[in-house]
Amino acid sequence: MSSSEALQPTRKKILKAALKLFSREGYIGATTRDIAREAGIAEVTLFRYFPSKEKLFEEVLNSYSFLPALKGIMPDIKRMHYEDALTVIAKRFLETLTLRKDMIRITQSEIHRYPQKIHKLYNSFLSELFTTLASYFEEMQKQGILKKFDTLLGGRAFLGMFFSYFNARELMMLKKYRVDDTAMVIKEYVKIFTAGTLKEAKS
Amino acid sequence: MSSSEALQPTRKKILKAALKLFSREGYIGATTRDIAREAGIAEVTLFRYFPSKEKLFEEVLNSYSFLPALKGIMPDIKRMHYEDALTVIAKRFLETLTLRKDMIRITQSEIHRYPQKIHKLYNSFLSELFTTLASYFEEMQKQGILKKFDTLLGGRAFLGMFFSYFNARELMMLKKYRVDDTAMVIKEYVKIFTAGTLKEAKS
DNA sequence: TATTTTAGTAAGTGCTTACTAACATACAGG
DNA sequence: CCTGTATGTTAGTAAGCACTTACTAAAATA
Repeated sequence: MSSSEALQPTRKKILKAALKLFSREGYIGATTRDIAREAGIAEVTLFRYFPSKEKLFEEVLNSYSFLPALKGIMPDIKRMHYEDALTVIAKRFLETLTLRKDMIRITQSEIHRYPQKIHKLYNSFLSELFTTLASYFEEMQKQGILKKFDTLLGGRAFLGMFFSYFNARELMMLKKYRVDDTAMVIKEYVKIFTAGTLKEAKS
Repeated sequence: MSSSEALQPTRKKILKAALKLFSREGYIGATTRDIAREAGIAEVTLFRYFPSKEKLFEEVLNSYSFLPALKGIMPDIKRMHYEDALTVIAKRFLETLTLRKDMIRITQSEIHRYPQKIHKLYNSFLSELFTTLASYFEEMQKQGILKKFDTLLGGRAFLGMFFSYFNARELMMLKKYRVDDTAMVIKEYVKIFTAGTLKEAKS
């Protein structure tokens, strides 16, 4: 168990509640009273831990930034077949997005409030993804498995398809998308992208 | 010139200013004072036209719903080569998104305020796109030009790539994306998708 | 046992907000 | 010149907001 959780349970509770309410109501819409109630503490206690609502918001951004999403699984992936590798990457990508759903909602709706800070978070998350994926594509190109294409844009196209799906499913809450659909979407999207980038046509 | 603009210039001014500020500041963040100032009228005049801020917001949603995006150009497209057709579709799609940028921002950040209303807007826009595109794919499949794939998911994958690009460029305001990049992104994405769905491999 | 830490309760401050009321002005048509 | 209509100006109200102060209770710690 992490030290911060063990040593500062109240602080953790406040941050968690703040993340939830900021993502649902926006910065202005989430009141300190509501955050305190959600955290199960008194409002004044919130101000003992965070000098202002503004600072609390900043700390939420800092505490819940993104995890490294793909780097960990890249070694395994290089030994897999291309289509399987893409499937694993897509799955992992969607899992990460779902985990950080609240955080992503904040970056989308509060972008005007803290542009620099949010850009930093967003960029550090995305650029790691894109470059990791691009270098994988490059290696596959060198091995003659993939055709020539702009690997960075290829990565963006691939992840973009899935981000839009995630956006529709989780952020816009379109109920059309059921849990079971995800597997089919991944399969279909990966199939198209595989055929679009593999050197030898599959069918 | 439309009758509503000629007959009710003040009302129009208020709606336009409200759209701008709601999209930039969110529903709570946009104050009636600011909206009035942006419209160049007195705050009290706003309440003469709209009984409450809530009603004004509803009318903004109703007034600025989406345009038909693709249907008009489908006849022309059917006579074009596949890759060129996709290019035109992508361009038109991005143009429409850009035109309705403010409205899309509202649907993304205020979705929890009017879930049903916003879903309706979103769905009426997207479902027309998806079905139109899917029926185009189906016809191309019947002609033996495209390979077999789920045409609805194919359309979602295709437009999803470009929505994510739009999202990064316009909504997240990533400055990396310059105006000139758009043409290249379209070209590269279309190339991948074309190769992924055409029956005969291109390279 | 004495002290410190961590939390709560209650009350209130000063500011901003959506919204209203009363009156003034400008202007068009008869 | 009179009158109706659309707007502006000014001054408000009631509520909600972030945040503070003062005091208390209990538990941990020394």
